[in-house]
Parts: sequence; C-alpha cells; structure tokens
Amino acid sequence: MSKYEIQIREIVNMQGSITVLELARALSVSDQTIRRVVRPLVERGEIAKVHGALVSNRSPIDPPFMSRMSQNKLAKIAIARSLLDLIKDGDRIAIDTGSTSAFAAQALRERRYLTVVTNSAFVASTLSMIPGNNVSMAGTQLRHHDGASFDRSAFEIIERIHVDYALLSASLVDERKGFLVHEQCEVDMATAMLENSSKTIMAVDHSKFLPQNRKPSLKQPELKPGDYLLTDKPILRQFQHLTSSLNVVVAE
Amino acid sequence: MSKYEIQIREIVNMQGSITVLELARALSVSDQTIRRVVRPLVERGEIAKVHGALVSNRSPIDPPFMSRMSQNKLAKIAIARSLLDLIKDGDRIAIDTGSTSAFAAQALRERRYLTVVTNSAFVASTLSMIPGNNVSMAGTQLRHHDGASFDRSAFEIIERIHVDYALLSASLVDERKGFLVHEQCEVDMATAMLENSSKTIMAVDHSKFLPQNRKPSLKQPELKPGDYLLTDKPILRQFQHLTSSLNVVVAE
DNA sequence: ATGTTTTTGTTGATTTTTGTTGATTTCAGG
DNA sequence: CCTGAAATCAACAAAAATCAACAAAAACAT
Repeated sequence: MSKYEIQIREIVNMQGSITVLELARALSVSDQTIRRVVRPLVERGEIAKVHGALVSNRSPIDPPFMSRMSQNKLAKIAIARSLLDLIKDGDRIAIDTGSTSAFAAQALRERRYLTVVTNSAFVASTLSMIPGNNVSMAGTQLRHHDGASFDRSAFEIIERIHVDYALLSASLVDERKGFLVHEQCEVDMATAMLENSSKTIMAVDHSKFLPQNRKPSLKQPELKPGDYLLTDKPILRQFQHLTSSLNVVVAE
Repeated sequence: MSKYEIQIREIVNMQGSITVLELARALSVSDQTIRRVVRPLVERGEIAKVHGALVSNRSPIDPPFMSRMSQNKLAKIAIARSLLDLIKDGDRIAIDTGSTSAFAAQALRERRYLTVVTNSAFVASTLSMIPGNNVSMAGTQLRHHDGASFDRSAFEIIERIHVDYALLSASLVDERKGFLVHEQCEVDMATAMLENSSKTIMAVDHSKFLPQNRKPSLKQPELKPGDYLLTDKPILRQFQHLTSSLNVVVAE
C-alpha cells in the first residue's frame, strides 16, 4: 500500500476517469509510479483500468450523509447505474431530492457537459464540481432534514429552465393511488419539474412497492406515456396497470 | 503513551494520510520520534502505516473532496479549529467559498442552531445536514470551479440576512495592498458579506503571506477595527501594520 | 544537587520506492 | 492487415524512507 493510494482513489472516484499522465502530473510523480501504485488497486478491484486511463468502477459511492439513512443501498446503486444508459453527455436534467437522487448524482459524475437544475444542495454540490457541467441550485432556505429547498425562488428557477429529463422519486407506490410522497411541497416540486421537462424518469426501488407502516398519501403528478420507470425488480402483477404506458427499465 | 499521540491520531484521521516527515515538521520533532510514537498506535491498529506515510483506517470517505484536494491542509485544519472558539451555538454566520471555508464548514458541524448563509453549495450542503441549523444557499448558477455562485440573486440573499460574523478568506496577502483575491466577483461578495455582519473574520493561512508566482491584484474590502484575523503562524514584522487594529488569533 | 529513567536527535547501514531508458504492446485509422 | 502514435512494461540506478544503536537532553524521584 502506497502513500498515494488514498489520493488516487479520491481523484479517480471524483473525476470518474483520468489518464495516467494527468494523474502523474497532479501528484507530481512519474507515470511509471502511478502505474505501479495503481496495479494493486486494480487487482483488488477498487478502481478499473483501461488502456490509457483509470476509471472509477464504483461510480455511485455512498453519498456521505445519507448512507446510514438509506435502505436498499444496493438497489439504489443499481438504479443509478442504469440511469447512465438514459442520460448522455450534454443532456439537461432536473433532479429532485431524496436518497435515490443522491445516488443518481454520484453516478452522473461520469457524464460531462450536463445542464443540471435541482433543489437539493447535495446534488448541486456534487455535480457542480465536474468540469463542463452547468449546475443551477434552485431555492434558498434549506431544510435540515435533507438539505433541500422548497421556497418560492426554488419553483421560479425550476420553471425558468426547460430540461430533457426530470428525475423524480417516490416514497411509496400504492396499488390504487400510484406514486406517493409525504409532503405537499414535494408534490409541487415534482409537478414543476415534470412540466418543464420533455421526459420524466421515475426512480423507485422495489421496496417501495411493498406495504409500509406509515403511509404517505400525497399523490405525485401523473406520468406521461413514454416516460421512464427505473426500478430494480420486475413489476408485480398488481402494479402493472400503473406502468403499462411507461418504459420500464429493470436494473440488475 | 506519548504526549503527541492524540495530536497525531487527530491529524491523521482528519487528513486521511500524511507523510512521516510532514508530521515531524508539523509537530517540530524529528522523523525518528514520529516513527517511535507511531509504532504502538500501529500495533494497536488505531492508524495504519505504509512506506512513506501514515494513513487513517477510518471510513475513507469521511471528509469530502474539497478538503483533500487543497494545499496546507494542516494549517487550514488548525484555523478551522480555532474558529470554534469564536463561533458558539446559535450564532449567525455568513461564509464565503474556498478551501479554508470548506474546512471551516467541516469544523462547524460541531455547533448547533447556527444560522448560515453562504454562496458555496458545498458549505451549504455540509451544514444543512446538521439538525437545528438554518442554512440559506445564496445564488443559483454554480461555477464548476468550486460550486459557488456569484449571480445577482446571491447578492440579494446575502444582503437580506444580517449575521453576527462574516467568514472571509484571501488568496494572497500583500505587504502594501493587503488582502487580495483573483476575481472581482469575490471582492463584491466579500464586501456584501462584510457590510451585513457585525464582525468580520478573515481566515488566511501563513502560506498566503509569502510571495507567490501568479499574483492576484484585487483588494478585499477594508476590515473594521476589532475584526478577527485567524492564521496559523505569528504575523511577520512587515505585515503587522495590516493587522494592528485587528484581533489576531494564531492557531497552534 | 545527584543519579536514574525516559524521551529525543543523530548517524550510518539497509530496505523500499521512484525516475529513466529503451523495448514491447495496444489502439485507431487507412 | 499494416503503420504510426501513444501507452505499457522491464530493468537498473538514484533517491528517499526505514531501522538500529548510541549519545545528548529532559523529566523525575530521591
């Protein structure tokens, strides 16, 4: 184990990918040293290597704060990965708050030249570090629960920027009522994002399809035919009427 | 058990990794002493050691990217610590962008019931997670360089919220011209924060007092008598006229 | 004060890491 | 399939880090 190891992991995971030479210059050592130090990292599978560059394999590292709060981490990571099949370099995307979105933001660090608008300070901070991205933070006052904003200025900004995709989530899926969340402000934000995007991506892991104790009862806005549903297990029979008009993507 | 033990553990864990020689210089002892003191720590598994450096074995993703990437981490960590002597639970504080502020935000996670206003998405995200805090993110469009905003709405929000302290930084200290930064927008933001705070805290590590290659030339606004200067080494003679009316706090 | 114990700094031998050079392999485009 | 440019690998010399042993300094008790 070398003294550069931590730094290398850090930089590779932050940037998504970097050439050996760039890394050598960043750490002021020779390329040969980088190769040597990197070899055991690759063997242990901590980062991946291709001819010409090092790439991060755990694109979705645990978002620092939510890692504990978040259940079903693996499911959310899988969903975040499959999001990368939809979102390409240069796309414009609105992202809501929540742990699924936090993982999505981590994954999207692989993409370049994104236009991002979000009401989550964490998502904004994560994606604003990527060179080439254009990130707008919607809102001012942040709620301490998740660092997201729902004040009037947040809506004004969401409504000002039209995007290709809106990435939304839900707290629960009800057989009859559809996609539900806990608070009205979240519905309002989802509505605003949906109305200002060409396509909507609803990301919901399978656990949300199961019965829960404390049921949220506020209904997310209706998805349009052709919108996407990202989840991690096949849709059960009794929910299929909700998803029949959607492009359902099941992440493995 | 040596007297350096606690310090060493703290520094290693805060930094992630540090070379033996850097640590020796930081504590003003010989490298051999560090090796000796560190041996039992390593044997007890409290920190890990590699050829050339000590590395923390704590969860590697603890303190985030910005902190790791910066120069003079030790100095900035020390300054951030000493900030805790000034800022108490319940205080209201405006924080600018920059790596010193990133460390300050990390340190301020110890405090509760803070009112924070900042134009840095990173600072906002970090402090909004703390229960009891009231955090406002000033600005919308984030520059990718550091995830900070300098648009008109940023200034409107800074000017709307009056705080006890403004935490500012500088890129360089010039003997004649005083505290300097690279860009006009940073001066404007500093001015706005200063005007809307009771006291100003300028945090500048000692390396900023040394001659640099690329000299920024924009002058930060004048500090008021009684404002604070946080740094990590005693002020050199030739700079003392800049700090004579200030409360100078030298972090150890 | 004095002697003892502990800690610290210094020196030189030993081990590990790093940079350089040149040969070999991989990749993209005809 | 071939070719040129870039990336990689292997090997050796140089540089840096480590260790062990001893001497100096500091802390301590008597």
